[in-house]
This record gives sequence, structure tokens and C-alpha cells, in this order.
Amino acid sequence: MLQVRGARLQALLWQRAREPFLAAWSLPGGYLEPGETLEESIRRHLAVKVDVRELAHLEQLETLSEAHRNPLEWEIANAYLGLVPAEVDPVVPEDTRWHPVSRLPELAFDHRAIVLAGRDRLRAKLSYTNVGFALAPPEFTLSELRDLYVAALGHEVSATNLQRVLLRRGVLEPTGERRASGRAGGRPAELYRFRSRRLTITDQFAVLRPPG
Amino acid sequence: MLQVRGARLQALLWQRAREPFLAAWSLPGGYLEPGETLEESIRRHLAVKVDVRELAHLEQLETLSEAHRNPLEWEIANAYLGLVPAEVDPVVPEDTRWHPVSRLPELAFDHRAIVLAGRDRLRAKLSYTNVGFALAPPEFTLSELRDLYVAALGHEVSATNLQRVLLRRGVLEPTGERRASGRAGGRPAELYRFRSRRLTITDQFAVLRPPG
DNA sequence: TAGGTTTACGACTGTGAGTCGAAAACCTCG
DNA sequence: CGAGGTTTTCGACTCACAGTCGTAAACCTA
Repeated sequence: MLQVRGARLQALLWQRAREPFLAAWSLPGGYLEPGETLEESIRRHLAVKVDVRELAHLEQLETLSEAHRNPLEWEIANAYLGLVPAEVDPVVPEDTRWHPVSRLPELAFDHRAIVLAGRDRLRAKLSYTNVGFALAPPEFTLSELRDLYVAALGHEVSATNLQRVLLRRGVLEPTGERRASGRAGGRPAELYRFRSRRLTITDQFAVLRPPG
Repeated sequence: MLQVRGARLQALLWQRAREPFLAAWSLPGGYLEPGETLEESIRRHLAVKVDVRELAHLEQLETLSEAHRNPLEWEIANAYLGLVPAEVDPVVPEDTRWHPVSRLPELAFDHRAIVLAGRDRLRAKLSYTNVGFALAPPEFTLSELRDLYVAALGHEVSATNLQRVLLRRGVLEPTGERRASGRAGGRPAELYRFRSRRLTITDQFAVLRPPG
């Protein structure tokens, strides 16, 4: 599970209480029960840590069967990517904390690679889909949205370009209202919302388009 | 497994000899054995049908756990996408045949959706990676490569643009040799090859690039 | 050798992303 | 109440690159 908090992209991790990897940080998850869908299983295990209704998006990341996983048993592990909108602060148990993806602690198994794969998937999809809806609150100003993109992408983003691109693609729509900026005055910003909160591909890749 | 044969994108299917879905066409595959990697398992099952050394590329597609699969047992199925270069013609058993993806027969389970997902994945990656190497023979003319792209993408492609784009990205390189076109004379075409035969992302998506 | 065919390549066009600056709309402080 | 500072908005400009087109090159066959 990833979320932008405090202008940084962070991952929800919990500290293991048992061997192997005692005291190392780990991704939430667990075993599949019979008669259960993969996604049902994920949601069940996540529900132990957070309120799953706050998940704005959940998608399959990859399936792993590497040998360097838990050496006791040969496992097939399904990694999922979940996204939580900014500004919600789910209640989490004692052993669970958010960690900036840019400064991860020692992680159990191959969980570090999984987190980085999730970050990369998010970065790519921010460019050609409307996943932004899963990072943003229901309404927001363009500056706030820009800050979310900066945190997730890890580089500067022009608010002007962001607005132009997302408007032309029909991803954003103005609410008609405006909100005064928090601190030092300034022109009040217009509020926007995502037109849809379901994943859609918005960029037909630039190259080798059909003619016409 | 997909391959461009006869100017059409085709999928390798075999006809089931047992219930359920008796006589329906089906994707090659089978069960995972203990102590086996997912990819090892896939290659083992494919080896029954074809010479797996002819696979130029193999990647994970998706993992399914739907209820409308084999109703007898609840299964987790891992779908893979394999690509075979044009102009190789692997020996296949009696019950196995290539079928154009655009005119698939009745398929068992949800295999039809899997084949279409594989086709879509291939189409997308042709635009922003160098997967072309897995569809093309070792050396080829630009017209031949264009025809492969047309078959896979399903729409016209300009040979001029294809050349310019793939050369600028450093995906193609000329071999220095040339080959007379098959039939009616004409200027002999220069031969090209893919600089690398490992999957690489070559298009940093058009949108929201880092500044500079 | 003339005409046909295919490939190669430069020039032009058009779209859209990145940049910049001015104007708008608010605040606070004197 | 006005001046200066701050933030947002929006148009205009630039530039990179994909798509189009026409001509020249290099071969074949009759």
C-alpha cells in the first residue's frame, strides 16, 4: 500500500514478530484460503491492518516464485499494489508504520524489490492513465495535485502542463468552486476533481499511431 | 505463444481430449510441480508442444483466480505471454495448431480473454519497448519489419516513420549488407538487426517528463 | 536501353509538451 | 484605504518529434 504523506511517497509496513526475518519490516499479507479469490485474500489480510474501504485502487503487480523467499517452504507469492488517497490517515496497529519509499529500512524476503516495483508501476501509470484519482482527495487545487505528482514521480512537474494535459484528456473537471490558499494570501485556486475514479488509459502511446 | 505467420498474428492452441471442454481449443499449460519456478513450469509444459529454444521472449501476463474456471477445483492460474520470431516453423504435435488471433475458435475456460490480453500487451509494448526483436528474424529489411508490425498492431505503419523512430532510439542498427527484394526487381533493401535481444523500455512516456 | 518496381532520404507539416511572463485575485501591514 | 507581496491563471512562444510526400537511387525484366 502506497500513499503520499507529508510530500513523500510512503509504504505501509509492519514489523515481524517471528522468524524468519524477526524484527525486519515486511509487507502486509498472508496465505490464501481455499475457495478465496486472490483479491479477496488480499483485502482480508489488509483489513487486519487498516480500513480497506480507504483503498482507492488495487491492482495485481507480479507473481513471484523465487528461491530466495522463505527458505522453509517453496512459495508462490502474489504481489498487489494498493493506493490510498492523500489526507486520509487510517488507524493502524502498533507494529505497523508508514515508511518513505526513498528511505526504506531493511525489508524481509524480497519485499524491498516489490515496493520498488510498485513505485515504478505507479510512476509509469501516472503518465498514461488517470491513476491520479487514487492519490488525490475528492477535491483539490492544481498546486496540491502537482505536489502529489512531484512526490510520486520524484521530479519537478509544471502545474501549467499538468493542467493542460489532464484537461485535454478529459481526466479533470473544475468543480466551479475555489479555495483560498492556506497561508500567505494569494489568488484563490480553483477546485478540481477527477471525472472518473476508475482506471482508464488516457494516452494512446505517442509512437506508431494508426494513420489519420 | 504468439507468432506472426502469413502476415497474421497467430496463437498456438491445442484441442482438448478430455472433459471439461472436450474438443475445445485451449492454451498449452499444466500444473505446477513442487520445487519448480513458475517460469520453469511454463517451459516444461511448452516443451511438450514445441522446441522451447525457439521462444524469443517470455513474460508474465496475469494471474487469475476466477470462479468460472474449471468448476471442479478452485484454481490459481498464471498466464504467460511467449513470442516466436517469424519464419521459424516449430514442429508441433497432431492436436496442436496455429490460429489467427483475429478469428479464434471456441476456447476453453477463459482462454479467449487471455489470448486477447496477450495481444494487447504485445501491441502496447511494440510502441514503447524493443519487443520487436521477438517477432523478427535475426536480419530483415525495413519492409519486412513493417509487415510484422502491421500484422501485430492491426493497422498500417509507415516504414519511414518506423525506421526513423527505431533508429533514433538506438533499437535498430544496419548490418551493412543488402538484399534484393524477392519478386519484381527494385532497389535492394538494406538489412537491419535489433541491437539488443533483451527487453528494454525505449520510450520515456510522452507526458510529464522530468524538466531539462 | 526504356520502363517498371522497390527502397532511401530529405523537406515540409502539424500536434502537443515544456517554458515564460503578464494579469488576476487574494492577503497583510502600515 | 492603498502599497507591496503571494499565489494562481492563462495566453503566447518554442521546440521536439511523429506523420506525409515527393524525388532520387538502385535494381529487375522485356
